[in-house]
Amino acid sequence: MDSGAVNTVDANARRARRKPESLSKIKGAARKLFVERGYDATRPQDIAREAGLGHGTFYLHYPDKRACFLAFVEEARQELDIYLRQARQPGQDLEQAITATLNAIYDYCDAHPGVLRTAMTDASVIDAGGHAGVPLMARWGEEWGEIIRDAVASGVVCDSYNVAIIGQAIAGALHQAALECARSQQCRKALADNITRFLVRALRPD
Amino acid sequence: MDSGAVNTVDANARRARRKPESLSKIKGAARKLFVERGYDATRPQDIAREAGLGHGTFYLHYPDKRACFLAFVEEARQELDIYLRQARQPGQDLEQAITATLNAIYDYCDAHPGVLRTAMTDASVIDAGGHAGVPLMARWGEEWGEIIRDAVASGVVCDSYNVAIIGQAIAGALHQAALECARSQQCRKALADNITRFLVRALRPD
Amino acid sequence: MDSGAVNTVDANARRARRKPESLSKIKGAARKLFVERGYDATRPQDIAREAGLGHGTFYLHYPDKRACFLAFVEEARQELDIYLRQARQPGQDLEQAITATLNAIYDYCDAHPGVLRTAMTDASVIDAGGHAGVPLMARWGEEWGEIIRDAVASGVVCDSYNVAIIGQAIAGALHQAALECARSQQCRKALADNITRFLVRALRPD
Amino acid sequence: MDSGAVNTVDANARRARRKPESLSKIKGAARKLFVERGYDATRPQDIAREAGLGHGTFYLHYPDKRACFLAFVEEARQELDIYLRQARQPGQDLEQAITATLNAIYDYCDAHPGVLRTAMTDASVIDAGGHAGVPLMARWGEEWGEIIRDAVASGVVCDSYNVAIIGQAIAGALHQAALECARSQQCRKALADNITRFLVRALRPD
DNA sequence: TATGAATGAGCATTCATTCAT
DNA sequence: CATGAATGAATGCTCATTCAT
Repeated sequence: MDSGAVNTVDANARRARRKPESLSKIKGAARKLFVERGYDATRPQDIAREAGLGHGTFYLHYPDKRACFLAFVEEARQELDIYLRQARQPGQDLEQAITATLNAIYDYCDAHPGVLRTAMTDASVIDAGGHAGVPLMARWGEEWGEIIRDAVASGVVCDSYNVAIIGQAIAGALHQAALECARSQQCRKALADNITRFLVRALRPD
Repeated sequence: MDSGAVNTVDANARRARRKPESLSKIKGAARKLFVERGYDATRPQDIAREAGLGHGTFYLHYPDKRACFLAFVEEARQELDIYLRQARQPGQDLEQAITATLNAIYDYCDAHPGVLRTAMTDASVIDAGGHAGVPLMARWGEEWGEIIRDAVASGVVCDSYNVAIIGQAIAGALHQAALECARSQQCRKALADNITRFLVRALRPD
Repeated sequence: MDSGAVNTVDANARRARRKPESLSKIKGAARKLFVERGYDATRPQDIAREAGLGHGTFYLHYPDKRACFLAFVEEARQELDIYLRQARQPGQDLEQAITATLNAIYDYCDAHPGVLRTAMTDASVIDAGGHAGVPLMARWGEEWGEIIRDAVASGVVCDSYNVAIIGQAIAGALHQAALECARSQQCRKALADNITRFLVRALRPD
Repeated sequence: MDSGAVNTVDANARRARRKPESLSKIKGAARKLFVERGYDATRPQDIAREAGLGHGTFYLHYPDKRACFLAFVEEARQELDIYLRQARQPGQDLEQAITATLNAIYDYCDAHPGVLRTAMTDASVIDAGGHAGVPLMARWGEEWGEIIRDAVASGVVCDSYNVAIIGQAIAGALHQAALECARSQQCRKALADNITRFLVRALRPD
């Protein structure tokens, strides 16, 4: 009787776990290959094989390749969000906030090399084909817009900007500068210093 | 006999002219289709047909599709360069220089809708697959870096920046802000005003 | 202990009953889906799900999809047989027999819309691929052959026919005329009248 | 000069011939395989290989497999039409007309074994998936309807039938009887005799 | 120089079936 | 007896590129 109950529990637990198990294998394999090879050069078949599973299993979890990639992008966005939220503390002045944000992004990039670049480079192309809503960069631009709006309300940022535009500009500046730093192997400290100073000067009141 | 000679002369003349002729037809068709449909959705066959030529003719002028696209990107870059060079006059102060540059870009975009976006969006993907040298954005970043370097030398820009980094940041800011303005149908004047003020404040000495 | 015994009895009873239970669920679901979607567009998985059972259960009752479809066809044939047997009474003259038979078929089609068409259309394809014995139409042709043979023996049908051939011809005439009536929404009475007259004239002695 | 003209003519002729050449190879191969294996078991790849051509060539001539099959069916219909038109001569009485028609069909079947069966069996399934208009059998039913209508007008067929219904019935009777004859290797003469007598009795006036 | 018929590697996706639980 | 996650062979189709003319 007891063993029966245990078996049942086990069975249920295993049953409940098995699907997520293969899902997470697929997820991990997809992430690895998308980052290594890019969207186009990664076939669903490769992902499944990398995960040690049959081709068909891929389609148990995603309706198509696109959906899998979009899920990968969304996951990356959420992971970065955690880094960002941890970095931004109440009471930071503008410079501190910018520095903390930059460091959060660079920490994430160190921890997950290539993920952000892949998510952003290919996502724009994927989205273009469809109608998938706001691209990743634009969303980050919007978030920066909100940060600036709050900072304006607190009086720590000059109030003469259209925050929507400036939010996008900041996101673009960060992105492109970071890309180039990666390309040219520049040190991250110089990057953070320069960008911080740049933004602080541009934004400070008066 | 005479008519034969004339025909031969004609034929030679035409032959000499024809290659450039068919090349420019191909170029124009490629540009049109790349902008309308994007890189992936445009087949060499489509380009040749749009140009009113046989499929094989495409490969008389370009070794492959990639090369054709890269040539399109390069052409766009050079066209924009002309606009930019005309805008930047000696004796401009920093604000004037920035405003003039922005206006040159927007003028180009008005004159050649979609070209810049296509050149930049798809180029990144094409490059990613290969190793095609410096992406378009990075090159613009470098050019901005040089502009800033000169401005620093003239004393109109504060000298505490790493110009390579800041050049990239400026290019990124411009790009992303412009993209978003296009997406949200914002007016170009607000965009130019905001970005100009932003950059002037960030860059002015002291 | 008692309750255990009772449970065991219950369980056995249920076990004995359950197989037929789940079989009839599968049968019903298969019939519904084959009629609605056709053979090719119906997956064993769909059938099991429609039956409220797991995918694997399907294969507890049928070795494969084909066998399931063939069972559906056979069931339809037997159901129609009941209608036909009830319609044919001893002492009918030829005209009465034909009319009664036609009405039985049309009653069956009204009671089970689509079943006959599905059974016959797809069965031919299934059979074609394999060697599954006599197709449905041919069996009906044989039955008509026997009816005619009996009628010849009774002297109500002219004896100069090869009954095997004429049986098939009758079955084909009925089938095709009925199909077209369904397609063109013709009334069933006109159909029955015309076919009956046609057959009676063709078959009557002298 | 002359030789030049000849060359041009040759070149044009060859150019004009080349496409049809591969098309007719594909057509022939498709016909062979559809008849031998049926629609489902025949892949475009098999057709191209059977024709001694690459896979892609198939899609130069047909947008998809379905279209190829439908073209095969249409071709068969037209071929049979020629046989039928040759068989039906003005001045035939009803019995002659029916016999001639039957013989035309059987001649066609002898000359092109399996073609009609394949065209009709699989066409119904293909059409079912789409909306491809009137199935082959129904069209023949209509044609028989017209033959009967004319015969009624000439007074050689009794005028109490709905010719649309009877036309379909005749087509069905012919088809099914012929199918069964093929299955049971019955001789064609018995078939023609029986069906002719059957139809003549059913249709003759009074 | 120009052509366009021919090519075939390559891809995303489906689905009947199995088997460990 | 029941389950449903896993499988992978198989399919229809595309498209960049070649080459005989």
